[in-house]
Amino acid sequence: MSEVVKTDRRILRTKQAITTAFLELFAKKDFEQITINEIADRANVNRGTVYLHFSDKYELLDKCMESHIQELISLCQSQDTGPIQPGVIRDPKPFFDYVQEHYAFLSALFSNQRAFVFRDRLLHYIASSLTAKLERPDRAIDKEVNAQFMASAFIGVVEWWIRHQMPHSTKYMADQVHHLFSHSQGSPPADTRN
Amino acid sequence: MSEVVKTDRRILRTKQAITTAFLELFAKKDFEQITINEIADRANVNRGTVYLHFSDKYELLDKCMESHIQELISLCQSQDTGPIQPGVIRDPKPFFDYVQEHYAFLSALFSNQRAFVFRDRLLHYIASSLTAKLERPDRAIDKEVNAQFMASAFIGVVEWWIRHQMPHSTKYMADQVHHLFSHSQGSPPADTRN
DNA sequence: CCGAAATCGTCCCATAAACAACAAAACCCT
DNA sequence: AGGGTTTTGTTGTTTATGGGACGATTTCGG
Repeated sequence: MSEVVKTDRRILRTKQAITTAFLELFAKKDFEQITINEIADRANVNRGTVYLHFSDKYELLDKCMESHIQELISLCQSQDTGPIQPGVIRDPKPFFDYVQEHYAFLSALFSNQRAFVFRDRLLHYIASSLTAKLERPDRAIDKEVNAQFMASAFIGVVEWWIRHQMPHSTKYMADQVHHLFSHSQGSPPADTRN
Repeated sequence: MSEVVKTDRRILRTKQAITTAFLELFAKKDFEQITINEIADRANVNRGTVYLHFSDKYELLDKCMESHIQELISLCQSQDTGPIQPGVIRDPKPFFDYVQEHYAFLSALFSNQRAFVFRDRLLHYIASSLTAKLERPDRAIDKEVNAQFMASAFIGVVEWWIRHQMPHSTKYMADQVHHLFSHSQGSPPADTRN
């Protein structure tokens, strides 16, 4: 049916080179200080070529965030089989592992104004995914509110972990999240209804 | 004077991609099993493009060895200042560090027939460099033989270290070499003259 | 041993990217 | 402020590479 036109390999390589170069720079210096010249130079790419794929460095950053978000989302989805246990994310360890692996970029991201985009997009996905899956026998508690509550909690923990330079192992964090989730699952904060 | 025509960036990137892809494959599977298809695929490069730069995988391997040899040689030369102490290589640690850094390739190389080229080229450089520098008050001992002796010893130790999966730290190895050299410096094997 | 599949080496043509030059902004430094 | 430098977008031309196809080996399974 829909013809899958596979993109030119040069495009893939070039995009990859530019992205990698940008990520390396982003991890080490302030975003605003980064110039297109620098990126092109490091990527071994002509400056014009950068403009061929990205309108400016802001879009470049957006694309990077987007790809990380997609990666994290598919990481969550890969576990979406069988009955849900203590949240959408049955085992949060792969999630933490991924964050740890891309720590350089993510920590830099969270010291940037634009991090909120990243945070919000991820939060939104997890929340809506939770809303669909959650089963609330308790009629007094709004399903969506609960989802938002849990999603925010999870993202909050991840963000804290990043901002504090990963003070614990991914295993430890995963266990913590697991415990926290299974405890709060049936008992959200008492005063939520006010 | 001589115009330095800097090569097209695409060439640099492509060569780099091909080389890296090859190195990764070489580190993980038998050289003879590696196909041009595989290399091109992994490098995200058209198969024809590989032939544009390398006549075959043998030349590709040669070029890789060559670059490592050049790197190691320049590593030695960077220390070539002042009077020689216990050999050409005053501090062998950088040498071991480099080997450790490229262990994946080098260990694969030494389980390959073609490793002898690498070994010989490096040995030859060190030996001839030693010959030029060595000062032998003892007329009974041939300068060149001595150089060969020391160079072989050094390369032999390095090779052993690689083949035994780097059982000691680079620091430890460097110290060992240092001690061995300063001891053997004036006293080569007793029966060399026969 | 044979036939299918994979790899090889080489070609042509289309095109992504390099290069160079440009004016306009943005950034400095004093 | 203001002159010199760097960065920015954008443009034309040239070139290296991609895609695809070719017959000739080579590899491999039955």
